[in-house]
Amino acid sequence: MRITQEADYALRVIAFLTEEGYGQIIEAKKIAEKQAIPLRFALKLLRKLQQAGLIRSYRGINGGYALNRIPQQISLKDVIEAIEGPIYVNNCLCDIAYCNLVTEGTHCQVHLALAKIQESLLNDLEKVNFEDLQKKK
Amino acid sequence: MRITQEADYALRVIAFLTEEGYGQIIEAKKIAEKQAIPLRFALKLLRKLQQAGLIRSYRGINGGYALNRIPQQISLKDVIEAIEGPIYVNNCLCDIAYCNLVTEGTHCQVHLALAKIQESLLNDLEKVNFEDLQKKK
DNA sequence: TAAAAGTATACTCAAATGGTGTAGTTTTAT
DNA sequence: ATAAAACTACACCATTTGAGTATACTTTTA
Repeated sequence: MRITQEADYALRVIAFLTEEGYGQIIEAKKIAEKQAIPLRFALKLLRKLQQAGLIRSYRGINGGYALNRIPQQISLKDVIEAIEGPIYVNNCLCDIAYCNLVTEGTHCQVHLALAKIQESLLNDLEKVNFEDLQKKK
Repeated sequence: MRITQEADYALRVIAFLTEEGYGQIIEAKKIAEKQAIPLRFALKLLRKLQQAGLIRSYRGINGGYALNRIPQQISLKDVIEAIEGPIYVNNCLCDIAYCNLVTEGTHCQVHLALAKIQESLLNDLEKVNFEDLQKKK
C-alpha cells in the first residue's frame, strides 16, 4: 500500500522542474544532484516521464529535460502512473482472473468495497496538481 | 500502491466469519477451503489476525477460530494493518530518515500532499466495517 | 489416550525493486 | 569537421518482499 521509491523520486523531479519554471531545460545531472537521486536511476525515470508525455527531452550540448505541460495540468496521479502503471488497490481489481471468489460474474462484497476505496483514492490523487503544490511554498 | 494477497485473503476471512455469524467457531480447514486459500498460508494469516485481537482461537478437537469483536467494530483498516502493519503511502511518511529532502525539520510539499492523501485513505478504510459489508448482500 | 485441532519457527522460491555498466546517438560550440 | 556534452537503449546485478511449504511441536476433548 505504498508508492515506490522511484515514483516518489519522480514526484519530486516534477516538483523541481515546476520550481525551475515551465519551459526551462534542466540537465539530468542537476536534477539528480538537487533531488539526491542516483544519476543513472534518474535517467531511467526521466525517460518514463517522457514516454508518458509529462516532460520532453533535449539532446546534445545544452540538452536536458523540461516540462511538457503546464504544472496545473500535471497531477500526482499522472506522475505515479507514469512510473508504476495504472493504480490498483488489489490484484482482483486489476485482473478479475486473480479473484478466486467471483460470484456470478460480479465481485464479492470485499472487492466492491475496495473498488470504492480505489475510486476515491484516484480522485484524491487527480485533484492535486503541481501548480497548487508550488503555490503553497 | 496495492494491498498484498495476504491482506486480501484476510479481508475475506473476516467477511466469511461474519457471514457464519458472530461467536461461531470455524476450523482453519473450512475457512481455507471456502476462501480458496492454501491451508498453511491461512493458518499463518489467522495467527496474525488473532495477535491483532480481531479473532480468537480455540485449540484441540472442535477447535477453530471465531470473531473476537462484533463485525461492526472491525474495519477494513483493522484487517489490513493486522497483516501488513501500519499503512504508509510512501517511505518518507513512515520514517523521515528515508527523506533526503527534509527542509528545516519539515516535509517537502510533495510529502505534505502525500500525507493528506494518506489521511484521507485511512479515513475511508476506517469507515467501512464488516457489518455494513454483510448488509449489502 | 489418541486424534483433531492450533502453534512456532524456519525454510524455499520467484518476482519486484533499486541501482549499475557498457556502448551507443544526437546536437552544438568552436 | 569534430569533440564534448548531453540523452538513449538495453542488459545486468543484488536485495528485499511476497507467497507458500515443512517439520516438529502443544492443547483439548471424545
